[in-house]
Amino acid sequence: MKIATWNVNSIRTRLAHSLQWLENNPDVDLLCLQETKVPDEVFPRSAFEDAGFHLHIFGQKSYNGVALISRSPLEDVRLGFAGVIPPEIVGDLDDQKRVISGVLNGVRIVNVYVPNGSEIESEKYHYKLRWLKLLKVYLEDHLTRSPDLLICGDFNIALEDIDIHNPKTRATHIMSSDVERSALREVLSLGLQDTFRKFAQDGNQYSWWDYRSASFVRNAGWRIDHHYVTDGLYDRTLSCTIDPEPRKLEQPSDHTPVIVELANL
DNA sequence: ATGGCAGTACTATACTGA
Repeated sequence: MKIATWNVNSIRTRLAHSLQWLENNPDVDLLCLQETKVPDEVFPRSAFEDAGFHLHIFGQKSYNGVALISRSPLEDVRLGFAGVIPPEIVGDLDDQKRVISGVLNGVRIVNVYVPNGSEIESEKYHYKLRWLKLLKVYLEDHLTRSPDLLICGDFNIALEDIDIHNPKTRATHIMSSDVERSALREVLSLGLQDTFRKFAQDGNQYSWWDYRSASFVRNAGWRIDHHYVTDGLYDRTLSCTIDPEPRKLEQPSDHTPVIVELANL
């Protein structure tokens, strides 16, 4: 089973890229999208359904938005934190549409778009930290029902210096501060492991490149799009690869897809 | 140190991203 994650930075602008990528990658069973940037009623649903895909979307106007696009039906799809956690605990953390989840082949798959955080100590930064705290509660709830869990998406955090092209300023930079890293590690302490680092110990492999400063051609990137899995799935992980091809196209997303392959039972 | 590039909403420029 192959599961891909891709922040498309607007599904309407990247519709042709997304459809072409799915056509080029027929063995990908599930594509997890982030930053669809569209209300559900305007999502280009039929473009995917006409191509034979099953679709689950959780979006909003202008910002954020996540989607699950699969070749076979998903089970038990949950929208937002409130799909799992009581609303009084969720509070304002579902106002931004950033999490969607379903089950495929017995594996609970969680697709997240973690807040960017803007600047360290800003209001958005503290929202990011609160969001990550609730993410742990949300995952704990899933784990009581599903021992096999995969969480993927745009985490907006580079956990190690090797994940950044230039780590010199990383301590004061959003996405790489110690506090953000600790917040993500606290989530991962539930027993989640990075599938990419099961295979690749070298640097210079990134999933996002800034549109500015010719970052892509200089390979001045960050690895911020991840797949984390529970122990049993980690043993079943056959590969985790970054596909840089869509980033080379005209009018690309600033992120590129990352694909994990799990051995079937 | 600053801005750079892109998408959305809107229709000039602000907000957001990372």
